[in-house]
Amino acid sequence: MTLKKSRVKLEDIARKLNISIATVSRALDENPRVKLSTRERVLKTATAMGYTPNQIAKSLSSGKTNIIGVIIPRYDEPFFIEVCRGIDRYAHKHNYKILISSSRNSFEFERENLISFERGLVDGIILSPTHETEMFTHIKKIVNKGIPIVLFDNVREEVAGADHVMIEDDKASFSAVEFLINKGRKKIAFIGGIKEKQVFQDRFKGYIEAMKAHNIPIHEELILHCSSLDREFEDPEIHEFFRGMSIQPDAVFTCTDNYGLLTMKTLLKLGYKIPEDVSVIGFGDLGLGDVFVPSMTCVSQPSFEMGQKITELLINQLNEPNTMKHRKKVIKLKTSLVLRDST
Amino acid sequence: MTLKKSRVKLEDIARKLNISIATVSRALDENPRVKLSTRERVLKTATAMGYTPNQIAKSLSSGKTNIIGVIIPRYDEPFFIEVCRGIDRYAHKHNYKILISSSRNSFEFERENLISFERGLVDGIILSPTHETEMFTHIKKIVNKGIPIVLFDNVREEVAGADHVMIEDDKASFSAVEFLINKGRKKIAFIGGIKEKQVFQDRFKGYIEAMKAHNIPIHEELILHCSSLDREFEDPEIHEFFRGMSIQPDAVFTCTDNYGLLTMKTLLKLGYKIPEDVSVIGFGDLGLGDVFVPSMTCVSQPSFEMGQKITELLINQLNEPNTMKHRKKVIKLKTSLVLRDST
DNA sequence: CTGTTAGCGCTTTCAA
DNA sequence: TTGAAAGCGCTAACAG
Repeated sequence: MTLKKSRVKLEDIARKLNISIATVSRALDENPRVKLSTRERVLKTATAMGYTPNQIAKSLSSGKTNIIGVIIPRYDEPFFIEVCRGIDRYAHKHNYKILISSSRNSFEFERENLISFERGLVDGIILSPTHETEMFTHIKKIVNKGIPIVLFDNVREEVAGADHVMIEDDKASFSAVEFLINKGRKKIAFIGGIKEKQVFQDRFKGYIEAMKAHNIPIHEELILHCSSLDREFEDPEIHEFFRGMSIQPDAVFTCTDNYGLLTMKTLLKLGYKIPEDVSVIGFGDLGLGDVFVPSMTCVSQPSFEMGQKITELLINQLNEPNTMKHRKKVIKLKTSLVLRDST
Repeated sequence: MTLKKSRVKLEDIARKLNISIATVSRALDENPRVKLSTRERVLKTATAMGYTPNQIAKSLSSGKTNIIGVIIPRYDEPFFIEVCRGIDRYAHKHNYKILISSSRNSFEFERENLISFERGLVDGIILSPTHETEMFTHIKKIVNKGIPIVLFDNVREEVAGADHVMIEDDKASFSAVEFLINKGRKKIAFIGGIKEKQVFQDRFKGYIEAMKAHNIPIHEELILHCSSLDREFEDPEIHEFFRGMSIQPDAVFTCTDNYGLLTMKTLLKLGYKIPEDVSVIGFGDLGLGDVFVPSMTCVSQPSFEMGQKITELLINQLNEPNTMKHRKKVIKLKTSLVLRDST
């Protein structure tokens, strides 16, 4: 029995050609310091023998793996998928592969993943912290070790030395709410997510500020911070919220596409007409805007572009002549409002 | 300036403790052959010195990376995401990480990815071929090299030595159509995807067989094979299909959730009542069933479980005492029909 | 129980 | 333009 597959390696080529391993290595590398004729002989022989370079050996020797580690809170959220697509696209162009891990919304998994990425498998790390993440020591440790890292989305604390990319959440919701106000709406409800997430806090802030800026009274009764993380398509919380309301809202600003959709379903069920009686705005614009009838106006975030930007920053760090005193960059991406039938 | 970070390695610990590298290695491995007191000293020192094992060196030396490479046609299809979640869950339990690449529905990218996975970075491969994939030589090459691989979903040709996992597409659509027939529907339309995809062919086959089995006449006019791959939320093809129809269908069996949704939107727009005038069934049940009003009856495929099963097979291959004459396993998973308001 | 040593396959000085 | 040789950090066989 043959021991596994004994792959052909540089040595085999070298021996067959009666030259040194070093020369073969150089030839395969298109190194100009090797005679053209030699290079050609090597290339031909390598192909003929079915040579495949060993990535691991290369990495050990060169100190580079060309892999970027990505940690996201979950796989099945359209936002993260879009960001990952953007990351992958940019990374691929620059000859990096990506290794995605989910922290499953758990701080412990996040830490575990980070530790595993510290083991030299990846050249750099992209991380979107979970809502549970309150301590940033695990991240700082990475930074201190000099491992390039870029954070995105839900970043609560600024970590010195770590770039981070986010969207202008507060401005986005400010504009969206202002848009409703300018349409003459006054009893504007707010539906956000768990308060632990910085993004929801920021979106809430934008809502409040817009209302205040236009002197619209704020009713506690019209504000809901959903506690569910999961993107369910039935949410009793939202249903209860509207059913038990003594004020009739004439608009609802929601903090995710899904909340927007659930809101529309609930309101229709309660007899409201959209957009005649009430306008609804979603947040994200990740494909759900056109599913429903009426179609839903959404704050659109540039998720794919975000992924690309993140990766650009990371690759910059990777190429940087190890300036340990790397100045942290915080990038905020702009959003836009995509108008549809729900407003 | 310090040259990058000089990570502490086994040698450093060994020197500090005046013992050999091998002992340190064993101690860290919890190898019982090392004295307890030594092990403890090593562990303590390792922690104190901030030792982190080098995964790459480990892999080169051991010949294992504990990484599974996954190639899917695209990132942003709920089906693939669910499968990947299943893969990840199972892999994680068995101490493997997964490296996902998208072939972007292109045969060339698929090949490129496969070649890159041949370079020893991954211990095994999971692949869902694109619709463009007609030649399987690139896959056979992997098999011949003895690299463990499992195929899933869109497999047209049986590759000797490669397990593959799929769902019972034909049976699934047979049952779904039969369900409609038993409800008294007779003018049952079919909406499928591009014919290049084996899954769509199989689903079509099930439709035809069910109709024949019940002696229902088949009208060419009621059959559409969509040419769009993309999951758009407006599809002129489907709209045209129903608008130009001379027969009024009383049911529509569609081959994806999205086609189902588009069908419902179109039919409602054309004045049909669902389910009174016409029943609609989607395929996949990947979260869209409950979005719309009315909710959509769907064929439900066990995507997450599929991912787990796939990985189970792969890990079996990985652990197998290199039986080159590995008998190919073809696993077909059962589906079910989830009844909702559209039927 | 511990140490010595020979790799794993490739890159990269330094010499020739 | 090419070769010899020293690693990269770890594992594992063998010896003691």
